[in-house]
Amino acid sequence: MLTFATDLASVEGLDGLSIGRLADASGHSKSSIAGLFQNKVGLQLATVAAGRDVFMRVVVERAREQERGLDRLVALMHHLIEYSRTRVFSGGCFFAAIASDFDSKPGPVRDAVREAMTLWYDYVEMQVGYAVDAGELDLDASGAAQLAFTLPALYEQANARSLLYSSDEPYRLAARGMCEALTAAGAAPAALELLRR
Amino acid sequence: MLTFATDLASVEGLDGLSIGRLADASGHSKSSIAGLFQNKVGLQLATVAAGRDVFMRVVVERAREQERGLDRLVALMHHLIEYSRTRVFSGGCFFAAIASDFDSKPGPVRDAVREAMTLWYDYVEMQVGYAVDAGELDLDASGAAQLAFTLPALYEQANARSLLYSSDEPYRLAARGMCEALTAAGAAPAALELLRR
DNA sequence: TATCAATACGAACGATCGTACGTAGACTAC
DNA sequence: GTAGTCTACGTACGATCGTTCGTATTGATA
Repeated sequence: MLTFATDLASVEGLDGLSIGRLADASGHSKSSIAGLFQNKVGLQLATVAAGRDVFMRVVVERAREQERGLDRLVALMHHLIEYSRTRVFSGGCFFAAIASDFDSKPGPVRDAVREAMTLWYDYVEMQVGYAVDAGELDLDASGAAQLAFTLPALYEQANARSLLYSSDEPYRLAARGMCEALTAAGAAPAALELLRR
Repeated sequence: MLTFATDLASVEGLDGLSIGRLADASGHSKSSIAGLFQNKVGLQLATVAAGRDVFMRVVVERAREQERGLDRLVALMHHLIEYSRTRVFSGGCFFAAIASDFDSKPGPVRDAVREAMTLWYDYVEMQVGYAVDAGELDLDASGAAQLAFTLPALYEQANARSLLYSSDEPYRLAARGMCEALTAAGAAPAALELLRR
């Protein structure tokens, strides 16, 4: 059920996700869905949580198979790109689709989106920090924050351009940009193998 | 009239922009607006064109006051950031708001959005090329394309995070990231003054 | 077995959506 | 002066929106 919701939301946005359309897509009745989630906001919140779970499973947990530090950071970026490129959600990156939808509209849904994004951004920053602590990246605190800003920026740009142009090329540009940023931060070239193609 | 439309679209998205709401916001009647633009698609197309005009005036034309080359490229990025930071549209960057709205929905509106985005991305790439031709950046063709990908990536990430967190900090991160990318491409530090703060 | 909570359903509500019509006024062209 | 074009308006239509009822079915608990 929530699988349909997250997939629909990735295309239509979080408030383009209507109960009626979700009913048609999932084969259930409208009132059934409305009752299950209480109201539309409830559905939106559940959808955000479900999307976050998928993201965690497909991106974060897979990266955790690598050791903390540069290896995990690189794996994280690799799985991140693959998650968008393979269209785990048919509208591309789930969070890119819903963040731009609610970033200007205060309320509980925006709060949930913000919380999920914060969790993700903080996680990236933490992984950068681990790589710095392990001596695999040569950055001060400010430089680490900068890298933790740049990497998702490259990814989200790739996601956006790929959707707009139905092309894989942006992902290659993002991966190469990530390699450059990591190399500039002192990463060993051998550690970046997953991002080369 | 179209001022209301672009501003509304920057917040609600391009299909969250309803004729009824636009009627209320602009003080005109619903049927008046529907007649003027023929139908909703016409309104959306006109809104895209109007948003593009504002963007051209506020960002591109101001950067054209600088000489072709690195100076203009830096000015372009500076005015780009200022355009988002000062909320020329109350929903932040107009194109960021509408691109994520239609990137998965084929049709004339998507085509118009894509055309506008292509125009913009090509323009950035051209300015990078001018700076390379002038010997102010040391890049091959592939490196130039890479830089033309990275600069808007940093900008759009700043726009998104600023909207989500109501903070100016992301713009500083983007500006610094731009400086680093330009410096890595061989830009003279003195030319980046506009991007330092 | 009887009870209770949860789930799914059809039906209907007020509101808003996009659209289509007819009309009234303003302006230009002849 | 008259005809024609354009803009703005009110009204109404069918469709869809989110939401709320009452009800039937299910499954676990007492």
